[in-house]
Amino acid sequence: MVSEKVARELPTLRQVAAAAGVSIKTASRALNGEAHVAPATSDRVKEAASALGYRRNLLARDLRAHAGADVVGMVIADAANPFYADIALAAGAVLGEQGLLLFIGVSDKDPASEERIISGFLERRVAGLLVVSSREDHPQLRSEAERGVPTVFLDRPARDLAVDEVLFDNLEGARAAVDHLLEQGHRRIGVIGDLGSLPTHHERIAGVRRALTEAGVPVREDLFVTDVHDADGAEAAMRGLLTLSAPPTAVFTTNNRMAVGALRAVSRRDDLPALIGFDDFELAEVLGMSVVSNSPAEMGERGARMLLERVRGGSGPSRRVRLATELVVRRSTVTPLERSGGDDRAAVTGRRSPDAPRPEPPVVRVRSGALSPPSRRGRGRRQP
Amino acid sequence: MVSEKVARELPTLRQVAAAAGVSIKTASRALNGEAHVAPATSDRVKEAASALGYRRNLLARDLRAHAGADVVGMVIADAANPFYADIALAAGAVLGEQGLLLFIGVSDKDPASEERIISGFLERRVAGLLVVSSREDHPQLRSEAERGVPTVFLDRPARDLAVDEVLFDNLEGARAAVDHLLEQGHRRIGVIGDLGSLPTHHERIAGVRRALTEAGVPVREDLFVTDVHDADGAEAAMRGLLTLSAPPTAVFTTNNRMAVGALRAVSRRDDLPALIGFDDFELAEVLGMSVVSNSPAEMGERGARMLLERVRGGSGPSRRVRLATELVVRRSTVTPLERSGGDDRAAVTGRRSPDAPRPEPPVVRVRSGALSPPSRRGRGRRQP
DNA sequence: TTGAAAGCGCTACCAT
DNA sequence: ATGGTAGCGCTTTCAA
Repeated sequence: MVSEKVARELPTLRQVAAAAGVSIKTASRALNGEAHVAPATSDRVKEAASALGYRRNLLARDLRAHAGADVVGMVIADAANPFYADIALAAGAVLGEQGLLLFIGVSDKDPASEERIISGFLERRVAGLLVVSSREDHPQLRSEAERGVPTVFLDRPARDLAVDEVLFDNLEGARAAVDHLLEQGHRRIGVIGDLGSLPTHHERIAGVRRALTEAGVPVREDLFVTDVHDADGAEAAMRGLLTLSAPPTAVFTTNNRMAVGALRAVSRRDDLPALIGFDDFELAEVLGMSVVSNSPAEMGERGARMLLERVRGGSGPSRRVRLATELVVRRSTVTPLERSGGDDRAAVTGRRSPDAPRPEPPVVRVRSGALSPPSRRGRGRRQP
Repeated sequence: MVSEKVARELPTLRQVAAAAGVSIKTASRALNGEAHVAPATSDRVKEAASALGYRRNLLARDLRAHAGADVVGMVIADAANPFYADIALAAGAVLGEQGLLLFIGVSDKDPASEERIISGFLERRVAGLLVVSSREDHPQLRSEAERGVPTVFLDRPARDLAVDEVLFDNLEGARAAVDHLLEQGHRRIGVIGDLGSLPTHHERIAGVRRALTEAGVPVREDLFVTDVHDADGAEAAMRGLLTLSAPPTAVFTTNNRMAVGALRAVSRRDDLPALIGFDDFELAEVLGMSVVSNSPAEMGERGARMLLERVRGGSGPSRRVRLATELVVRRSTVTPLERSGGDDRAAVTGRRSPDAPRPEPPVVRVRSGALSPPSRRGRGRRQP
């Protein structure tokens, strides 16, 4: 009948000290492996601690030890997108090596949620922040960032903040994709893009425009569908494009969500336009989809390293890193012109009677900004 | 030349109070929206706070307010697997509605890392724990769980802990998959499975065995490849199976990682075995892959709700929930017998000249454990 | 090698 | 409606 809450109280250092018959300070020293403690005493304290089920209270420690916090907080927009998950994984690995813990909050693209998460981190005095922002402005971060809470923005720049950033070379990447389509002879090129408010989107669209303009090909705005929110929206957008009287002969999708939607729309159809996307994804190779490949793992790693420098006290002006992208050509953008006749449909899980396998290695070219070693290509999955 | 660290100190409540010309306690009340504060006073305090860039210190608050913590910690094994990401997203949504924040730590399948993350949460006195464990035992959690830190295990049971659990009906799901293969006339059925130490794996393999045994079909252990770690391993395993003198006519992959690997191995080959996997995945429909579908979103949601009850003080014995799975039949398991001739290869991104589209709606049957409403089917993506 | 006391920033309790 | 004081669990002086 005694409240079950009682059992929920964890023992304190004081209780451990009492049980071991030493002062609280000695217990503290023993448990933290500090010097100047007799081995026998230390053992006694440790035994008492584990007997009582002691677990140090980092709230108290960090409060007292000021700053402290061996935690880095990260906000990502969409956990179900492996792209962000890979960034987080790589960042966590780097941070973990340095003894820091990475805690991730998922905003699900909701600006209000992002703000709550960041506040939660800040109010708990994390050592630093890694953010993939879904917001256009960051008023709450202004004073913090200026005050010096180390912060690194990933994938999407913070227009209103002077913080370190790691971005992809979106413009060059998109331009490379469209250049490739142009080389294949396409002139009616469509685009399926996500929220127009995203800087990444802007840059990619700018790349498309530049490629077309420089090639002297008219920019067919009527074939650009933007402000698409997710894969479902992209699927609808693609269907829409296909019903036009003069549908595009090639479509560029601005990220992996858009690509998935577009793929769904063309699944099991035969009047396919050529397809190329920004962001490599796990099954792109299986599906034979050409992409502008980038390395989320590299982004996470670089971001974490930059953050570490700041956490360690590094100062100096904010930096912006642009990571190179790479064009990976697969079957989806091989035009009839280049094909030597015959059947080169993607046969994946559809079963059929025996037939000869068909080689056709992907063509790969490196493009865009420098600053990074020639990243991995092809399969497009992290390989640590 | 003054240390830049100085600027990093945030103002305290005391400073805000001083600036507003009130006592520290009044400032506290005003900032927390408590009663008994004159509106004018309250405004003055709030102004002072924002002018100084005040941000409350939750370390201090939670330390004092005891327990407290409006944070739930979650550990997942693999962020890049959308399956876990979906669980986390759904759990975060439920928790967020209730005013709790979800912080996620990624263990990357490393037991030591999992332990560090859980310790990190516990030492910061989180309100509860959601864990997808990569460990076989959980000594560090024994005393905590018994002491009453609310904990819910997801997807994988905690053999050594009496905690709430939300699991899939793995055995029935796997059995349904193999029953389906058997109905299609297959007798040489192979399996590609992940780490044998995982309870999920055991249960799924048990389901395979039961289906075969009940059908009086010999269990071909030589066609079972297990302890595969990732998609790359699965790819190799699949290649291995295909080079056998008498390769399996059908292969069951025990999770989405294994499925991806298997798909890579059979990509662009024509001598494909039938393929069915456990876990639906985003592009399964596009690829025409049959699967035993489950709902990670439902798992996350149920888990979060169970945790909430405990956090709110709910007691009682630990509960185990089994979520139903569903068989989704697509092209990859349609045998020649059933096909009405003609070409039904999966044409996805391979381009070719016009031809008639081919319908072929997925056949769907519900199977296995109850407890959940007939979940979504087909596309297999969350739709909140 | 060990201990006593002060205090981190906040809230709870009791005054006024 | 407002303020003082004690104290959360720990670490940091400074002594012993």
